[in-house]
Amino acid sequence: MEKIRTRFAPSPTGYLHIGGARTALFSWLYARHHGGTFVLRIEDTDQERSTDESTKAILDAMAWMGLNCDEGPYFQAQRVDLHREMVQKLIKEDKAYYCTCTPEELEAKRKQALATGKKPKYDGTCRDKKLSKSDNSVVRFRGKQDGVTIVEDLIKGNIIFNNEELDDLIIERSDGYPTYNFAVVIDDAMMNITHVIRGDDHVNNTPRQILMYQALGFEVPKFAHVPMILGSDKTRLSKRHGATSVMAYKEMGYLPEALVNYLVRLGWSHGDQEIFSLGQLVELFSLDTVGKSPAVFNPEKLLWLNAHYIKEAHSDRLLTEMKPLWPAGINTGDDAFTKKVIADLQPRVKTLVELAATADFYFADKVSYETQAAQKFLVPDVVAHLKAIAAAIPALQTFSKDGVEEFLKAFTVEQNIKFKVIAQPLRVALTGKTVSPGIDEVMVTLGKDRVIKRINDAVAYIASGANATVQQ
RNA sequence: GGUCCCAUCGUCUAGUGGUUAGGACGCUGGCCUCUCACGCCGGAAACCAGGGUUCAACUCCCUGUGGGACUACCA
Repeated sequence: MEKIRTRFAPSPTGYLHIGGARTALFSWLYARHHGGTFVLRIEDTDQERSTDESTKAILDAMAWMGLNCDEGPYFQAQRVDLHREMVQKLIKEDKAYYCTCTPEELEAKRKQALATGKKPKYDGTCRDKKLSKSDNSVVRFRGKQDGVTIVEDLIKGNIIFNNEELDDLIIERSDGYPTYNFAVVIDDAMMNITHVIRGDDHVNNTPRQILMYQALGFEVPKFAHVPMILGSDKTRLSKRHGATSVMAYKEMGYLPEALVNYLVRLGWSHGDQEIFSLGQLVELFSLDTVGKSPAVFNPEKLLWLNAHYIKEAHSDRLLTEMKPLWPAGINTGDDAFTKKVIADLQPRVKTLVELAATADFYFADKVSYETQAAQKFLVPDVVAHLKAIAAAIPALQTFSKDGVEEFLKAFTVEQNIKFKVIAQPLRVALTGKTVSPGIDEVMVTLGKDRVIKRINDAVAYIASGANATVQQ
């Protein structure tokens, strides 16, 4: 069997979006699964809209997701000589012709046709004029007008098109650049792409492309059109539905494996399994199990997967991931301490950004109390307990989770109180909040010195009568 | 308008003629518990409609309906 070659061919007119990312992922997985080659080609023949920043953004996003390519990136605009050569070949063989219809004329005809209920396709005005190249001329492909073209799609099955529905599309613009539908055929053919995996917004282009493969004498590749990703209102996913940029998810504190796992399950499945590592995907992925229907993007499920992968992640890894996310002004320089903070928080956050936002109290020199929390729990009744705890801590042998738990338990027994009595006051003293990781965890992470200081601060705060002032 | 695609819980999906239609997210009741999460146990929630084919249709066929894509000198 010939070696499989797939490609991802984005146009650099913006960031890599969710839909493109999934297409890239499928294409990458297919190549990897079959031990084939994954090619990246930047389709930048639109001189107006293509930018280097976009190219970079796409490359960055693919790298972040772990979708490395074996060849490329190739740049389509650097291949125009080849495209023009092929255009000339077609002209020589009378399979393409020059056309001098102006965009205005065409637009008028289109409107006219639509208004009278006719097909808005090119009417073939210049088809047999045997024109030669002139200033604003374009080149059109001479399509077959009879018979049918069958797209054998690996996902959708056979799709049959009547050739009469297809019009003579422009393959070379007046600026001398090839159009997408032509360049994509030339490049896929010359790069020996065996499987064209792309969004199903391209199905209607496919029969014309097949005609061009045939006109050029190229072998037609296999096609696999993956269904679109829709927004919650079932229209094409766009910014209106929320973030659509892959890198925006990175910035919002998502792990790439969460995005990858989420994206692959949009359209593809493997029985009831939900969690897949990239390695597993490479092993299991198949086009046979890709569904035909479009999928609605569901941010909640992505969030759940992200929480799952954050829980699973090693704290060393998260330490690195968190580096750019900490808010300014807090000192996270002590890696050992920061890692403990991360470990406390990672089972209870859904994004890395949330982790950064909830970690503030660990790093604060002085805890700032939430008003309600302080009013309710930092009250005179608990002063004696807090003092006693602070006083006992220096003598503790094992300041571990178990050790602290044991100590607190013994303390409550000794004082003949329920743990509840001191739990929330202690939590507020230590964190300023009523919600936090377990008290034992917080104490261990903070370490004896910080714990003692914070308890003493709380005692002082209560003594100052600050709460009474607030209440008035 | 034309062409093409699609149709199982709100969402992602399993299902390939005979199932109490399964799982996951979300929602929800409970357990666990120092708070919050996590985790565990339970619940509500779906085969678009109508015709066929068949002993038997979610599953096959047709029509309708609904949704989507394309219809550029964009990709």
